[in-house]
Amino acid sequence: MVVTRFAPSPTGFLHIGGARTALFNWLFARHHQGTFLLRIEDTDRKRSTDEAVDAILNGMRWLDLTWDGEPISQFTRSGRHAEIARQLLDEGKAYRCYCTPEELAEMRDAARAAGSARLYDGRWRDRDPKEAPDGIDPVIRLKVPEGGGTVIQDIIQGEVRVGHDQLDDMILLRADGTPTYMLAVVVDDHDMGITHVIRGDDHLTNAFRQARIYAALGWNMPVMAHMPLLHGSDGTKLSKRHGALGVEAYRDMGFLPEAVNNYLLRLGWSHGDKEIIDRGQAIEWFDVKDVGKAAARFDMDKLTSLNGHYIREAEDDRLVELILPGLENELGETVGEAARQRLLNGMSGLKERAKNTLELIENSLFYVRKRPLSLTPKAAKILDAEGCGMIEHIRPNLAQLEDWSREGIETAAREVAEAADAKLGAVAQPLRAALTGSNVSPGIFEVMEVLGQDETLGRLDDALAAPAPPTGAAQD
RNA sequence: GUCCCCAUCGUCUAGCGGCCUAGGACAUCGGCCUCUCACGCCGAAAACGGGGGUUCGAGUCCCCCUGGGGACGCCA
Repeated sequence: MVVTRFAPSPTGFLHIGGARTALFNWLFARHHQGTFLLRIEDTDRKRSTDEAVDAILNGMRWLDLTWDGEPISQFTRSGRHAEIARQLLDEGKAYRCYCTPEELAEMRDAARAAGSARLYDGRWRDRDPKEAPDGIDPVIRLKVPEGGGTVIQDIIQGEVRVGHDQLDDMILLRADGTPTYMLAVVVDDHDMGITHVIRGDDHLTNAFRQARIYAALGWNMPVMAHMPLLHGSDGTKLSKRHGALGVEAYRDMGFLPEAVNNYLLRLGWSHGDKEIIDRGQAIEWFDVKDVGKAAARFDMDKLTSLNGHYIREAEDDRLVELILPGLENELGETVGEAARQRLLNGMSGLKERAKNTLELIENSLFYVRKRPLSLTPKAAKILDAEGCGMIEHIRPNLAQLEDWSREGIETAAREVAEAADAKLGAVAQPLRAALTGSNVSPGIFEVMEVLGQDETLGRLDDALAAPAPPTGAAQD
């Protein structure tokens, strides 16, 4: 039985790196038909907020990373943590330390100057508690063995070892009686039955410290898997500048959750030459041991490309629902039933041209805008005397057209072009300008089919009624 | 500073001693398709950081250097 967990601290949104950690834990659990738990590491009361908890939960819901059971608040378990600390104290595996913050700072400076990794010198380790000064609340520290070292068998990092001279007697329980992260993680992972800890490799050195706590408690340590961190496009630590945004920011930028998941999965993990990997395949193929050891850089272009793919694959009605709020916001009014139907009918041509839903909204607007349309400068230029002449030419044919299908319309357009000894584009572009207000759109005969005969003729009349600029006059 | 980790095209990666004249994807640049823009298709350019070993043979194993990254809190 596999039990994994994602354990974010609620001090902000679910950033993209955290999302990847969550995804890997989720995939690993699902692959093994195991359990994926969520634990909120909210022991730092000063920095934890309910808003952050909501943001993280919503981010995971958006990515469809469903957790099993209720999220566990670490803070609510502090009694249990303290109990374990006292147990260690009673067993002589931990001790009280009465150092003041100032003393600690001095020690730290001295250790740094001496090039030592051991920041605390263990001065209260074997000191008689009777010497305890008055008025100072002690912390509880773990006794880390003097000699030897600790070895971690990490399924990603391999065998990693560190000497005990690198570890100092870490604090388990703070002076105010609250547990430190180091203690809380170990106790919670144990109590929750976590079998595999999959997290960022910024925790690798913590694993050694935690190993000492497991050893002192006589507990089995879960299997460790420390995955490389995500880097920014410039190779430095991921910052807001290059993508360390909350996942909701990606949603707002028009990304689809399946694209984000697919992209995140391929960062540091691969399955041969596969690039497009759906949920089912991901679950089937994923294994933490295949995660690479090198840090990966975040690349917005590749995410965008993947997003374009998933938009093209998405169901039309889903996309309509997705962009409706944005469209109405842009329009300043609700989209009526007829317009909505137009969107649905035009979606297949629309979605092929968008790499995010923001673009999709932008490109869909002409379908739902009310007459008369305003023209972009380029569209206005196309509708010069010559362009309008072409529209005047074709309008009667369209008005009489009985087969109002894209094929029927195209045939009519070709006939007009041929009669005028012009290329099809000479007809199509003015139509496009008049019907969409732009020089770029889906295939214009498809657009006309979707718009319907009445709307099409109406929009053409609007264009003819507007004062046409002299040929070649308008600039873009 | 100390400890740990990493190192293939610009980026994500395949490669697990001979299948590598190093493959795929994104981005870039050509071309085709074409009513515009996309999509799609075809093609080009583009990498094993350096130096030593081991071996008949090294991108693949070992060492050193260099270059990145991470950790060193009564934060998590």
